[in-house]
Amino acid sequence: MENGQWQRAAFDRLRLSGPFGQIPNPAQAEPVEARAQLANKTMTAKAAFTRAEPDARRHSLIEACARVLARAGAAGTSVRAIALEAGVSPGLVGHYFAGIDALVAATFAHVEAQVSAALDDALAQAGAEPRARLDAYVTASFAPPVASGELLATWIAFWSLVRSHPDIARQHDEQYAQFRTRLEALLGACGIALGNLRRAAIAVTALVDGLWLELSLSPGAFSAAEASAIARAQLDALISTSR
Amino acid sequence: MENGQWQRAAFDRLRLSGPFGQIPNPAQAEPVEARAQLANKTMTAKAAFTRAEPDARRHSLIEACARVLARAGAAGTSVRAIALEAGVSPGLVGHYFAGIDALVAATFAHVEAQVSAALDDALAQAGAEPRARLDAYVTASFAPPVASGELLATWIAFWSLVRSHPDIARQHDEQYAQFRTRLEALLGACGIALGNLRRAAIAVTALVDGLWLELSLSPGAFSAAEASAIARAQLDALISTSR
DNA sequence: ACACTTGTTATACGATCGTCCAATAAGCAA
DNA sequence: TTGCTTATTGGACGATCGTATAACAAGTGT
Repeated sequence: MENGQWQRAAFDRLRLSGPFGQIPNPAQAEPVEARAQLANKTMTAKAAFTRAEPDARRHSLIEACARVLARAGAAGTSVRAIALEAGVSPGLVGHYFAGIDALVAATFAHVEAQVSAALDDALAQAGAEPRARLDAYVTASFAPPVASGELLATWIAFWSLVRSHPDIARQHDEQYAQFRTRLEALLGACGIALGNLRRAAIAVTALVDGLWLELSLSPGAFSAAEASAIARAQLDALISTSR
Repeated sequence: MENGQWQRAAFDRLRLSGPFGQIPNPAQAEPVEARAQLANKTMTAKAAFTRAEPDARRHSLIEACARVLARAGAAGTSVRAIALEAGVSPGLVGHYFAGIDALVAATFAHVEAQVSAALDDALAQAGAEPRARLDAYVTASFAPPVASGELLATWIAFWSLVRSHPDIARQHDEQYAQFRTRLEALLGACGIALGNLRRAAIAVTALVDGLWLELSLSPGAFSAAEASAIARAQLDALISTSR
């Protein structure tokens, strides 16, 4: 879908935290070269043959995939674009991943882990009071780097694979369940009865997802502050009702 | 993305209501021929030259696009696949739409209108009591034909275009605003104060969207009945709180 | 019967797609 | 050093992509 024009948007990057020991990433070290190579081959730049720790290389491919998804969307994310972004030969992608779908799935897992970590960070800064922790957790979902149009592209690309790939569907179910379980713990600490925990967690997850989705999709509809106010109001109602 | 294997899934169809005066649709009249042509050209079937009312043809292309999206997902939705589904030559798509993105946008508008109609139907059957109408409206979002994995593909394909196409972003904003406005009317009838109307509508929309999304994405996580129970509980809280 | 408009077909075109594979370079063991 | 393993390159391959366009068929008005 959408061939040729590319449209290239802004050259913004999805720059979350950087775990793993930064291996030399040509696309970062010499972005000009990479861009010139993409625009047109006036400058024939050869990718340097640099051997990397398999884990690190794998990781750098995943990060490159995330950046391409953020910049060009699912339609513009190809093996070649990812390899170029990683400063690596196209063939290498096939060496580390069974196919591009597998790479997208791994990228989703990675981005999801980073989001998870961001939420945990917010939790750690929230202190010990249960309700404050709950608020911090949901509020963090509406602020960068969690809520952003760039991240949305990764989610959409992943969602589009769920229906046709049973193993990816399983991965989605697991990560959804994990998020909900964490939320159940936070809700339980706020005094919600065990019998109501499941429903409450589903409700909060759905509300947060819905707000996050709309916030990422059209940032003008309402603000992040409004979103977290709405979420807090729902939490108030939930806690006072299903205690 | 995902070339070659096709994976073809089940040959299920997204069959909502059928407005417009059903024009002869070869893909429906002779699905065998269409399928044989797709699988392999052992049977060289020529598309019949049948002139159609422009509006009807346009509409049949939109419906074909919706079916392909539902069956093959965004990745498998191409000009050729749509034309084959509509029983029409590939070139005809370009004659009615500026490009495939425009066709997807039109398809989304059409599907969204059908969903809207389904919700209005539920509203009409709900009688006059404001709260019953509100319940009917949100509950209908969790039952077929609104909540289904097939419809989800159309949404995902549309969402993936929002970021890069400003006019499509505008279309999304308009349809979101329209949904929210309708919800505000229903909420207002239930006695929610004018000052709280906006936030309440955003909250309900987000909750419904989140539940709908998860329900379509992994039907095993919770049931439609559970979803509407959750939504009703939130409505209870909302009405008693922000009256 | 004729010209004219226009919906429709069929194909060509260049680009890009994902995957595969032989050749090459780097590191490591001996 | 020599040999072996393996990460990496770069291009080939066939398929499919979206779009453009010339030829054709069906109406329509005259």
